[in-house]
Amino acid sequence: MFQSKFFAKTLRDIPKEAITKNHQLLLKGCYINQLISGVWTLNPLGLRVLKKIESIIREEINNIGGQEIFMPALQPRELWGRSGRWEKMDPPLFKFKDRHDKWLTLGSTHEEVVTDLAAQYVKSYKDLPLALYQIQNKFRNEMRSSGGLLRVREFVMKDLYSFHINKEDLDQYYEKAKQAYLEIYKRCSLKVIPVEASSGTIGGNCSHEFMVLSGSGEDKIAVCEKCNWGANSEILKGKYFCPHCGRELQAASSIEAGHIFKLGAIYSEKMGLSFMDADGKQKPVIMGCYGIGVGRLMAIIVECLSDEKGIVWPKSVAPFDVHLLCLDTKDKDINKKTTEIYNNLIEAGFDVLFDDRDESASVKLKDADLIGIPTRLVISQKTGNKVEYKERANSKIELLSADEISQKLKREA
RNA sequence: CGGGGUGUAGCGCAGUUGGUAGCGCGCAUCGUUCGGGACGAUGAGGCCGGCGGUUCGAGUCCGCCCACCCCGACCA
Repeated sequence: MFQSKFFAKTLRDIPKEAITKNHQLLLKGCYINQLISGVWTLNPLGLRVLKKIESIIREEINNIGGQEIFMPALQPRELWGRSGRWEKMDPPLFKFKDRHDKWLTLGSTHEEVVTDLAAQYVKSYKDLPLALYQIQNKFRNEMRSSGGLLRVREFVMKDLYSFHINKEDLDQYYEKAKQAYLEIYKRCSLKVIPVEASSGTIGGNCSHEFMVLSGSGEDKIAVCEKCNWGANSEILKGKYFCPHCGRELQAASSIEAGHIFKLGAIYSEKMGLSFMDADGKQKPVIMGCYGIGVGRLMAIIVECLSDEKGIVWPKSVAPFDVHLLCLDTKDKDINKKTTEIYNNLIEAGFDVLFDDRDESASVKLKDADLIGIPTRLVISQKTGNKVEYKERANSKIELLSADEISQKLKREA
């Protein structure tokens, strides 16, 4: 991608009301643009990162047998009436009428739709277990949106729903899902602490949140520094010592990066999802649900992995693999040489952002720091026949030949 | 929804006791520059968030509304 043509204009100044890092840097780097409070456009840079995160999630959920579907955001009142949540979840449900005077809602979660869907196909124990998921937009009429992309009213969420013949099978799958979640965070270079949590309006009797320690966090959790056990402060009720090793728990502010629930039979009973077991008896399907906010995950990565100059993306989610800077655009030889290297890299399958803009060297370097692409190649009159290689995460600079560069990039990838 | 704050050029901000609108950046053209957000010259760009009031006169004073941000309850 030629940066001179790329839809990304970085900002010199950002509004003083942007407090959190993700808000400041994503705005300054032109990753996102606000439409109204808590509702954002993802510009090309932002969308590229989101898609990278999505594909990591998709791989891990596919690995535990998840089958991807895509459910509607637009949903009828009748469905929510059956689960008893039409009133209970007001807010956060957005509600409105269609032209025939029928009440509709924009889905804030999909237990109702997916349970109703499963009920149409799942009839026998032979149909179970089953795991369905989607990556889709959720709408929540929050009291207040805040922290840039941390809490918004419309967002992309991966929601997985699992269906089982009994509690034991759910328990087993729940553990697998938990491990898949940990793998997702690991691949995003995030350190999370799974904590026991309250199930809130989703329901069920057991849930875990995946918390990332951060000053921008809204949640207070209590963690054991020794064995990494943690709990959300809302369920602690006076327990201040680790149940495993007895150490005193430390309070920490954190951001919720995911939440998984054992739902049991609460939805299947209300929505009529049952199956014929091997013993000839009709039984309710046992369910679990598992959610990750994809945009929030992007915001959390920025919160955790950035420095005073800008964002430092992990390679796994970066918008481009390589940022190629030509510092002497007007020098025809240099320009030609850079373009050749660009073409070779594209040929080799790398995603490259080529800064061919007619800007000063300083502007290009500052922008590169801000945007935060992991690998930077610089070519200028100063580098002569060589190419400067630098990783965003550290300050080490190497001068390499064009051949050495392509070898090195292939090794790193 | 309660409390606090902010709305003036694309972005960031000034604007005095009410007197007809400014700075920086960005944008356009030209020239000189080019390794850490270069410089000069010229130029374009405003219903001063909206409605109503006070006044000869309102960006400025008063009232109502709207939008956005921050703190609280809620959440991925």
